[in-house]
Amino acid sequence: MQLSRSYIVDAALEILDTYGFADMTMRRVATQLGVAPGALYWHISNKQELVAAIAEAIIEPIGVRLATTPLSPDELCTSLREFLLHHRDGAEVVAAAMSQPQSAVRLKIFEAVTSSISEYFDTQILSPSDIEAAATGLTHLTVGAAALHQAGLQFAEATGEEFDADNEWQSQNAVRLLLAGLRMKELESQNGK
Amino acid sequence: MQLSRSYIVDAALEILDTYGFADMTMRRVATQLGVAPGALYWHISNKQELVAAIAEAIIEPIGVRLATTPLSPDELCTSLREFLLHHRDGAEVVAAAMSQPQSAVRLKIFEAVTSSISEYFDTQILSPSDIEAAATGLTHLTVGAAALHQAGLQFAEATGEEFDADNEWQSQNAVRLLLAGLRMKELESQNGK
DNA sequence: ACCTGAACACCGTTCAAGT
DNA sequence: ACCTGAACACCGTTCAAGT
Repeated sequence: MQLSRSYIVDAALEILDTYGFADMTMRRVATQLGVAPGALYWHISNKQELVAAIAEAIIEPIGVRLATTPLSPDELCTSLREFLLHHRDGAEVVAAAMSQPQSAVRLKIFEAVTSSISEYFDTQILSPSDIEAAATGLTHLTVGAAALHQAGLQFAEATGEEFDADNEWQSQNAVRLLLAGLRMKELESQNGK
Repeated sequence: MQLSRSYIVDAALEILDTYGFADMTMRRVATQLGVAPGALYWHISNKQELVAAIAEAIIEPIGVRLATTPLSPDELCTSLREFLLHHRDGAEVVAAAMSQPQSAVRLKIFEAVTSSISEYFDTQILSPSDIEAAATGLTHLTVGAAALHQAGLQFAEATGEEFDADNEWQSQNAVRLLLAGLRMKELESQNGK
C-alpha cells in the first residue's frame, strides 16, 4: 500500500487524538504507518507543514457547516470552539499553525468570520478596519480560550480533580461583548450620518 | 560563582532575546552559564517552570507601571502588548506559559486587567461574569495578536520582505470594540433599573 | 548542598543507496 | 518515483558519584 500525504495526515490525527500533541512526532507517525521516518519527507516537506495540514483538517467542518447553514458570528465562534475541542489538543494545534505567517488556517477562519459579520452587520456603514479587528479579535479570543480550556481539562484528568467548566461561557460572553461593541459602532455611524 | 534560579532566568532571557524561543533549551542555558545541563535541575524542576519564570519576567514591567500610574483597560492592553514585543518571541513564551493551568502569569495579567476594569467601569452594575469574560477576552486577544505580529516580523526579516504593521492597530481596535460592548452592557443595566 | 559525567530515551531532518 | 538504513546534530531529564 502506497504512502501518501493524506494517509500521513490521517495517521497523525489519530495519534493526536489518542496521545496528544506532544506525542505527534514524525517518528511516531512513521511507526504507525509501518514506514521509515525518512519516507514521510517524500510527501511532506517538514513538520510545520504537517501541523498546518492537521490544523486545516480540524477546522474543515466549519467550512462544510457554513456551506449549508448560514451562521451568525456568535454561532460561528461557538461552532469553531466545538470543533477545536473535538480533538485532543485541537486548540493548541490550531494556535500553533495560526501563528505561522501566511497560514492557510488563519486565513480560512478569518474569512469565515468576516463573511459571517458581513451578513449580520451593515458593511456599507462599518469601517473595514473595525470588521477586520473584530474578525481577528474573535478568532484569537476563541482559540486562546479553547486552548486554555483543554489544558485545564487535561490537568484535571491527570490530577483527578474536578474541573470548573465556566470558561465555556466566558469565551462566548467575550465574543458577545465584542459583537455588542461592533453593533454600537454601527448604530453610532448610522446616527452620525 | 554559585548558580541560582535568578542567574538561570537571566541567562535564558538573554538567549531568548538573542536567538529566539526555539534556541532557549536547557542545554544552551547550561552552556551559557558554563555548567553541566544537570546542574540546572537542582534549582529548577523542569523546563515548564523555566518558561513560566521567563514569562513572569516578561510581564513584570506591567506590575511596576501599574503601581505608579493607573491605566485604563485600553492603555493596559497596549502596555502589555508593548512589553510582549520587547523580547524576541515574548508573546509566544507568554502564550505557552499562560495555557499551563494554574499559571501565575495568566493570573497576574488577569488580575491587572480586572482591577483596571473595576476602576473604569461600575462594578456594582456590571455582572461579574461579564467582567471576567472581558478580562480573559482582552488577554487572549492581546497575546494572540502580538504572537501573530512577532511571527510576521520574523518571517519578514528572514525573507527580506517588507511587513504590514497594520495588526498593531487591529489589536487595539479589537480591544476597544470589546470595551465598547462592556460599556453598552453597563448602560443597559443602568437603564433597566 | 551543589555540581559533574554519563547515560537514557527520545527528537527532526538528510541523503546515499536500494528497488 | 518512492522508500530504507543509517547517520547527524540535537533534545529534556535522571542519577550515581564526586566535592
